Amino acid sequence: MTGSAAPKHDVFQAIADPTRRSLLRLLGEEELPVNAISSHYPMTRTAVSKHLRILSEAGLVKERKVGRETRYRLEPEPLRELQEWLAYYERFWSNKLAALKRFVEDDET
Amino acid sequence: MTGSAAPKHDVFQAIADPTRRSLLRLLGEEELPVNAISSHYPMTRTAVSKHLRILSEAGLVKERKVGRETRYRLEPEPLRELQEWLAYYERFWSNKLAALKRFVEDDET
DNA sequence: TCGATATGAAACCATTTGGTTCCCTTTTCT
DNA sequence: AGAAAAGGGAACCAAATGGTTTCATATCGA
Repeated sequence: MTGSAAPKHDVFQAIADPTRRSLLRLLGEEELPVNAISSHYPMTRTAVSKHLRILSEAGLVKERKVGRETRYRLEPEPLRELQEWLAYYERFWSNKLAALKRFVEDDET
Repeated sequence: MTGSAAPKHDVFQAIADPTRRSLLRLLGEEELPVNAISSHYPMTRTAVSKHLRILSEAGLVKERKVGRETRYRLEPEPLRELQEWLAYYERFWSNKLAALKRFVEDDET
């Protein structure tokens, strides 16, 4: 069935906000509960919580209840859509060789 | 001076709207005047024009006056910023080899 | 020159967005 | 048991967003 996702919020729209982009960075480092997250931001916990919900609806974070906390972590998969969208435009600025150069130079595994 | 860019609209925000993403696709194909562009959309010319302005402020399109027309074309350079932002997350879903495979398969030059 | 074409600018409007405060529920600690 | 901690929900608010209609301006063609 198609019932799995039906994301209410678009990934494009989700990352449009700088606070949410910052949240993704933060949650890429480690799973964190709401209070710990919101302590990084100059807004109320409620506001951060709403951003987290939007990210969650876009599938970009996953939440997990642990006792009285709700812990959030990055879920990068939906960013593939962005990558695919972007891939279309790569031909406009990069010939493949230049891109490959970047690619290899950036490899540290 | 810092006067060169100072983009009023963010590239992230600019691409958040589906109409604007569609416009970028269209203008990647060919340079077009406003009327020709707006004929593709179910909204008024003025609305399309405003989207074009937002794209322009984000540096994603360039305009050129030709007689009484204003012709727009894609300016993909600012999308690099998006690509760089996204690069950070690639490590989460792709090992470099898988990415390279995609990369090479997609190469048709 | 005069009408039609192409576009921008301004005023306006409804909805969405990003934020707040206040309150409720659940869980933990002593 | 009772207080404190953690977080969600609801009501509210100002500003931004995406659209409209109307008007003004510049250019083109006959």
